Amino acid sequence: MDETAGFAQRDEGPAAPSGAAGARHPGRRASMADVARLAGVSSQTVSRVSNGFPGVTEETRRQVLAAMKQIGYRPNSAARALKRGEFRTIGVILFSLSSTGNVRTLEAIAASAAHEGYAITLLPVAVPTQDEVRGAFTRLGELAVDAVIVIMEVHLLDAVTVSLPPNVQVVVADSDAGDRYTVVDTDQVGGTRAAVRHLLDLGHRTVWHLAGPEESFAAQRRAGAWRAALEEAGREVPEPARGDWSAESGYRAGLRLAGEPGCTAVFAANDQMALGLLRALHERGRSVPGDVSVLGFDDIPEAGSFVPPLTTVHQDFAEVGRRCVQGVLRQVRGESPERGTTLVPTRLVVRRSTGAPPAGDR
Amino acid sequence: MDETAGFAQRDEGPAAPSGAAGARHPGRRASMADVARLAGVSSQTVSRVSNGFPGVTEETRRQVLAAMKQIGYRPNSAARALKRGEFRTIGVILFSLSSTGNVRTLEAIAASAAHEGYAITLLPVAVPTQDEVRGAFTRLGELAVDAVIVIMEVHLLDAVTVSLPPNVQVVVADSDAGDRYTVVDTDQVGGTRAAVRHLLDLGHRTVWHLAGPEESFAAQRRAGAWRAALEEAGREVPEPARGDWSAESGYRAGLRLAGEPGCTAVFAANDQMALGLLRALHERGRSVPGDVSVLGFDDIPEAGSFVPPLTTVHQDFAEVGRRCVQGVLRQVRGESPERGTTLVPTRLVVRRSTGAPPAGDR
DNA sequence: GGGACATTTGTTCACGTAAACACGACCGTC
DNA sequence: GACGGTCGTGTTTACGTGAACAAATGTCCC
Repeated sequence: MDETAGFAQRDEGPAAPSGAAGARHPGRRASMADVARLAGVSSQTVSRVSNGFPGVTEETRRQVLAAMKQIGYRPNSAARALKRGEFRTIGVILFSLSSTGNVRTLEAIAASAAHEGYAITLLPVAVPTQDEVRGAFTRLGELAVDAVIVIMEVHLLDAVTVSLPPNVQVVVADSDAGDRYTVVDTDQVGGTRAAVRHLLDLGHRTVWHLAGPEESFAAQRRAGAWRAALEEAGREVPEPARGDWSAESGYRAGLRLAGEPGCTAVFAANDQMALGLLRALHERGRSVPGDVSVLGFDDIPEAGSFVPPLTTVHQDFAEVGRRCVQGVLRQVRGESPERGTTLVPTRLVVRRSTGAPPAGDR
Repeated sequence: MDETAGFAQRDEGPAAPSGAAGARHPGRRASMADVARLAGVSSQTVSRVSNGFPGVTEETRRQVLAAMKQIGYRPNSAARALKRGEFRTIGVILFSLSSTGNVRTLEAIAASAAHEGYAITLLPVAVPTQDEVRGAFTRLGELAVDAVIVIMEVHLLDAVTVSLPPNVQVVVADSDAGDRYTVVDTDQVGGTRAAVRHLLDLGHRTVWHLAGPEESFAAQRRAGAWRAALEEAGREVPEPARGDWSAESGYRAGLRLAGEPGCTAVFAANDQMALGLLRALHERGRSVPGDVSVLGFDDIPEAGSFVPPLTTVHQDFAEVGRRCVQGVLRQVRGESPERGTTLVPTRLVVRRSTGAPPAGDR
């Protein structure tokens, strides 16, 4: 608490970079040379102190540190990056931040990266068109990053014929293509399987599915796993309904499903659609879970506050983010060029939207 | 479409940086000098082409471009930043990405920044303690950014006595303190006023309030405006309930409010809490809007799919983000050191959770 | 006391880019 | 045909840092 206002925004530090001498840019940041001059040492010594290198007397170190503090020295990261050939920055390229999963993953990535001393540069792609993606990668090419984490469906990525600069590593979250990149993903198949089994165990004859958009790989995998789980159990596989991940689309699909006779359990591909589904069922006078059981995917924070609280498959996005950073940094450090998919386990969270089917349908 | 695989990840471009000569780092990226050598010109000419400067023959330009393409040249942003003294990067410092508002704002910031040719560096602060914030600002100090956008309650910021490097501009979103920083915020007072008036116009005697956490400035302002609007209309001001923005806290508060006699209209400080409130009312057998009207704040995408669809105050986070970038870039360009608060208007979205009070309470 | 060696500090230079300046070729004008 | 002015291009240099090397100062042992 030795400085006054929050952001000092000082026009010129207490001791400005040595008068008019080197002050070309008026508000120029202090450089190592300035510190060196003030402390009466060479700039190399300042560098050593700045990097915590040995071979500096305690006495000298103290003087240098004092000088640094006095003129408010901060290492120039551009010069540092230029010299070292690394930026200590990871680029994250993703589609709009509207999906909870992406955001949570990003959050974890940022936290992990910060912990490792890396910064995050964000590259959102507004519209998932090839042109947009291509543009983002082009920008990325000249961006100051050592590595890239892509949170995206790979099929879009494949369409993009962009070459990254050599030595820029890539990890892809939430996708297939583990054979070509290092991929981190949640165990969607396992989660789906647990979801379906939970409903069948409750006594439902079969489980309907409210799928995500066709072009989404995650949606495909959930739908595929749902089908497989039903077939494995020897149950009938109803025609899946389809939404676009939004609650609104879940509502529309729900209005249809509400009219389906024999539909006593629905597995929605995400929680938002499950929310819309709940609303549709409510409006159609079908009680949940009395008449119909509803099960979601994601476990968004609000899921426990739906009416009724939603049983859903919890995804550990934080862990995905952490592993992405680990993977990409391992590559940066040249430790292992491992490709392949890492699966983060999911967990079924049972709340109150699922129960036994109505007596007649048992 | 002239390149092969998605990420070429070429170990060494088609024409590596001129043999073993300058190849200290094996996978070194091609530099201007390499391009110059290949094209048979000086590196300065390459620079001119690279920056689209005039004074280069069409003929020469073509040759240089061809050479660039051949060896896969990308400008080195570190060197560029060092030379130019600017990074073309904006740092965004915010608390956890769990609030919809923050995320939407961030999204818009990223989009606007990209549009202006700026990159975004993300600095999430996990826990809103002073130490954490201080740490983030320290990191920020040596980060490669020209400007900073802070999405945070200023009171936390004030506690932090960190000085940013000179010339680093600051814009604060969602806060007060317009006298010290450039602040962009949504018109929370106007939105609240519209919300309260809407409920009073429907015939409610008064409006209860489910407030956000005490330490939140946004919560304070909404609560204050709610109180003012009621007093202005000469209505009784009930004791506000308090949550922590989460749906769960809204549920707990809702259980209490459901028992309050005379509580026919509740204005929740955000949509998540409104969601929990809806659930509590539903569980207590109070119909919405038949017995109680509920009104939220934010207009999150799911709000229209609540049961019933939520009437709420829409915040234009995208506009907030855009103005943040505008403001900060204006400062960077030295156009105006304007302080003061910019207000982005809100809009009342009437759905089905509000209606006239029950006959007895009219 | 002299030589081998460790410890601390200083000097030089290169990283890749781009501003400033220098140079030569070509143009039209008188 | 000599002169000033463009125009296109090359040369030099600086940005701030840190590796490599050099130098200065001890320190110890024989």
